[in-house]
Amino acid sequence: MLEQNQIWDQLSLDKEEFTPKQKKIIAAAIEIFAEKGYAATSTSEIAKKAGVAEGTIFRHYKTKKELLLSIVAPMMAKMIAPLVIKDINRVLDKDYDTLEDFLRAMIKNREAFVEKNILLFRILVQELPFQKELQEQFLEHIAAKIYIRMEKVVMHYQEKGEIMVMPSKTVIRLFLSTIFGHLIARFFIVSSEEWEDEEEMERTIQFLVKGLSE
Amino acid sequence: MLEQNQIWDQLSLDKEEFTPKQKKIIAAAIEIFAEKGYAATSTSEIAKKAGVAEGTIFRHYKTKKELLLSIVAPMMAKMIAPLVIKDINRVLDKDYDTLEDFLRAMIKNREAFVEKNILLFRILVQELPFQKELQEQFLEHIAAKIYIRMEKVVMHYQEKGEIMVMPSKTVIRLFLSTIFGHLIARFFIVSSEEWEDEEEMERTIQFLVKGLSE
Amino acid sequence: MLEQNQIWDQLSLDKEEFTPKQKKIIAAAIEIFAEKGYAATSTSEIAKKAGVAEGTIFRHYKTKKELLLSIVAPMMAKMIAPLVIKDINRVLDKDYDTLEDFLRAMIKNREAFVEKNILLFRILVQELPFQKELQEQFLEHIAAKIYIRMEKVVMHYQEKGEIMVMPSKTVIRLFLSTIFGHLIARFFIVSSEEWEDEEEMERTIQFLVKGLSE
Amino acid sequence: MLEQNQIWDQLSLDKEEFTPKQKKIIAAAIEIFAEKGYAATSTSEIAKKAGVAEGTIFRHYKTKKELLLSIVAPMMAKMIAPLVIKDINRVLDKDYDTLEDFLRAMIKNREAFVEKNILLFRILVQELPFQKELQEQFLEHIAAKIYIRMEKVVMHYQEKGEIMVMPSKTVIRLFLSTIFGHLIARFFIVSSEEWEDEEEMERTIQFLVKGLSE
DNA sequence: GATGAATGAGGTTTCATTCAT
DNA sequence: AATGAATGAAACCTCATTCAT
Repeated sequence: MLEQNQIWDQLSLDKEEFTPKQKKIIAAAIEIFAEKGYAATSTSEIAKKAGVAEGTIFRHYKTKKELLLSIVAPMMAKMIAPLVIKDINRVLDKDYDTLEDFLRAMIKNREAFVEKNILLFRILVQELPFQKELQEQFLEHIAAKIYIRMEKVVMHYQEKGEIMVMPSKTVIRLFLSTIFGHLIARFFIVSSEEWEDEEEMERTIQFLVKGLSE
Repeated sequence: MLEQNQIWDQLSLDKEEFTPKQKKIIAAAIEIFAEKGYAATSTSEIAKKAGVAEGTIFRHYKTKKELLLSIVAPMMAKMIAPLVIKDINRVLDKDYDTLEDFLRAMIKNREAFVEKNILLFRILVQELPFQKELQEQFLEHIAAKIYIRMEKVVMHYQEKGEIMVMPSKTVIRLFLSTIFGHLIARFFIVSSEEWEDEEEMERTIQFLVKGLSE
Repeated sequence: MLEQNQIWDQLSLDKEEFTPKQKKIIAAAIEIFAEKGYAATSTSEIAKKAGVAEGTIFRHYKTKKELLLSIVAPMMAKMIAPLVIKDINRVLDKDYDTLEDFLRAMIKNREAFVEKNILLFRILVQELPFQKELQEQFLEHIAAKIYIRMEKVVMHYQEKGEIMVMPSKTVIRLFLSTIFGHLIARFFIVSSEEWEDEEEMERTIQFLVKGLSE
Repeated sequence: MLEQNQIWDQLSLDKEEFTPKQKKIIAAAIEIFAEKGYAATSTSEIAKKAGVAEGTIFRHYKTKKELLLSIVAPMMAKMIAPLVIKDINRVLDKDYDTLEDFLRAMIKNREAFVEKNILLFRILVQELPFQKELQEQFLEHIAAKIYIRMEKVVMHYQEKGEIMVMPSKTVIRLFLSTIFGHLIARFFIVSSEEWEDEEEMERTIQFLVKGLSE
């Protein structure tokens, strides 16, 4: 079973809002959804794992889908947290002299986040293609915001001459697919014993810095 | 409905082996699996779309899962086709002078392949996390073979000084995630009107070449 | 929502006996039972409409059926009120010279009663076929009493030569179905704008008087 | 269990259209719906009584409500059969000299019909207040047609001086409530041993003839 | 090879009722 | 008196699969 404290802290949900049984339901649902996928998970299975009557699930969530969304939606909000810095320009000027420094901070931070939320991350990635509600939320609230913020960052480093002249859309795509590839290899493919974390991260950063340079 | 000829050609299945009803079943299954996912698709839905009685599906496939596998498995084989060249060394020596040429040929080829098989590609990517049988097949027959072949390629260009010294695993990871990111952006995210194919491909190639160079 | 005073007055229930929440429960139950029928009404729906917790209903009524009976039973008692006159013979001699006068008074009185209790009347009529308890109550306490009283009335007017010689059972049946038909047309079928109350009532009375006359 | 032949004949349904199991389902549903009401009847109960798996019901009817409607709707059509005579005027001229003859024929015919379909009649009467679909069908296809035909009949006998001058709506209402009252007393209230059929019918006819006369 | 009726296990959801607070 | 979380039985319905034709 999940160490539950983690979930509530990460999703910054007010722990008090949930009854103990509800917390068990959420924890159980996360584990099974991640393992089998939403459609292949039965509510009776969740109830059993949570040690709860099946009816109890439906006291708290009108439908099975509502349970899924209540779990995944807050996760999406948290994903863009590091980009919701109020004045990202100032941060860029002061905190990160070079693109390399910025990338290193970014990757470390997101890697830590995903590490603490692997299961939620899995569910999000796996269900995004099927759940219209998630897609809408993702496009409206997440993708748009990420894009606006990253465009600023890209232009900032293009002005400084660290990123070659190229449409920022393309830069963002190349950047995101490299990061995603890194995270997916790290958490879903390569077994953790084989993975040399520091070295791989440095190589990924070097690859990005060189690939994007003029 | 799919233009069906395509499927049989691409999967190099002997068209004669299938009854007309069976072909309709396969075509229908591909479309619905891709749209809703395997677990959320019912056999009755497939039967209806195929214009076939429910029982007919089970004449040809013992179970629903067998139907899925019979669709996805040949797809996996085809995916590695360009790497199953008998003597890849010779090809490298003669055909592609530079890494850039090799990458260009490779990406164009795979892009064409995925374009003709988007639906099958979707199903593969979406079901891989859930279907043990697919994972096994993928690891044993696909991933391993790809890895062996690509390692040769990587070492070949490392010797030529076009790729920096780095574990080939890492090179392959960086390479694949860039290509995958390219394909996913191309086929699943960016609307086809907005996508400037030639330019994006060139930028992706430049990014790879520079990122991997010494 | 019902104007609640009406209910308590009509049913001559001691208003003081009920807590405010209980009154809301009764009012809500009447409305929903009348609209959807007892079996298709859920206690949670009643609770929501009453603005009360689900448990509260079961503080006051052991079961859902007890709630129904507590609502409909007093209604039945009230229905026969005008016939529970202690010495109906005296009344007949003095108050109503002719059958016509008697019928007119009777119909006006019952029409007014039903008008003030349409919802309760609906529930009674709709549930009578299904609730054994109601049927028993109805047969023992209502039907029997009505019959005994009406038999006296019928014989009274037969002696006066205003009703033809015929078994009183048949007279009562013809009389009741005419009245019921009148009430049902008035309250359930014909829209109130189209209904010419005075005229229809007179025609119904004429029909009865003539139909029953020698 | 119902004698099944009756149902199919009465509803003039093509017996061949139904599988044996489906016929059992319909017969079982009719009995239980009539006894307990639609809402209080469970599909599992119907399945058990029909000797059929529960799933079988839903192969033939998408929902429980569809089962209900498929049973009651044809019944409504049959109810107005005797009025759907192509040229009702001719029939009136030739066949029935007096109102009394007409009424006698009519009542006997409908009594026979209801007798053969008591259960269906019960279901119809009991569910009409709750099922919007039934109400719509009833108003559009039944009530309107009945009204049009009966108006002709009423005017016919008014011209012959056998019915007093009065809005035909009112005549029809008085007529229908008397007939309904007769049928309900006959089939739902008075036990069959006590009911003197011929006599009661004659009295009802006399009552109507006199009540409606000038 | 093809059908489609039939199945029964299991799916999601509803519901009357209980009980600790 | 009132709450509302919790229950578990049962509701309606879906589904993969079987089988006689």
